[in-house]
Amino acid sequence: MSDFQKYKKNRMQQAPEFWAGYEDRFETFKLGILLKQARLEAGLTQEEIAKRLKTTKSVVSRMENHATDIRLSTLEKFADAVGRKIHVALQ
Amino acid sequence: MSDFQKYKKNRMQQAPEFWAGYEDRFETFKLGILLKQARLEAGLTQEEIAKRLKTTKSVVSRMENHATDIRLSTLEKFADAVGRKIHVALQ
DNA sequence: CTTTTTGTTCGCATAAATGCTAACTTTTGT
DNA sequence: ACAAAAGTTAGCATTTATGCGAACAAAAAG
Repeated sequence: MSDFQKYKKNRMQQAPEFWAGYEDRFETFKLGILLKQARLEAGLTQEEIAKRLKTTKSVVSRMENHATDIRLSTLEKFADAVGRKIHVALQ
Repeated sequence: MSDFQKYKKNRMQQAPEFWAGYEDRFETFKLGILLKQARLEAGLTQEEIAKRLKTTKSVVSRMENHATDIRLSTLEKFADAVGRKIHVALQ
């Protein structure tokens, strides 16, 4: 089972109503999960990311969970913090 | 000569000081050019894009030229308007 | 079980993208 | 040369992401 499937299963159990508008928000959630994955793969805590971004852990948590939208610049900063580059394409 | 090189040459002639902080803003400019290319490839005017986005042509022009930053949701809408999908990856 | 670390959520302030109108410039077509 | 279409820019209002601190919850370590 993929990380995303695990995540979704977990979320659905805790808050089914949360997934009512699921389709609308799918892309952003997928992104949050992507960010979390990248962070874990880099072996970093939210607080360590926060320090590199010169902000606080609450900000990082929100990016990974609640963010409904995000700026490209924010994405770039996060990518830097985990030692990666973002790639945006229209395909 | 690529479209981007043409663009840069043109810009430099008109406003050299504009390119002082060039590196900082490179990514966003590249994106603006990407958007414009996508629009032209779709054979649409800014006004046609604007109509599909339920906004005005000035907004579209700004996205292609002056935007210093942009939200993912805005990018998604633009992609929809030109019949494409955006793809974001951390690599 | 207790402590510490890590992660989540809320409320508010601030900064910045977005939406719009109007005037202007550039390009295209005749 | 003129007119029409397309694109640019500036100013302002509005919306929304972002920044931060504090209280709380969950997980890990001892």
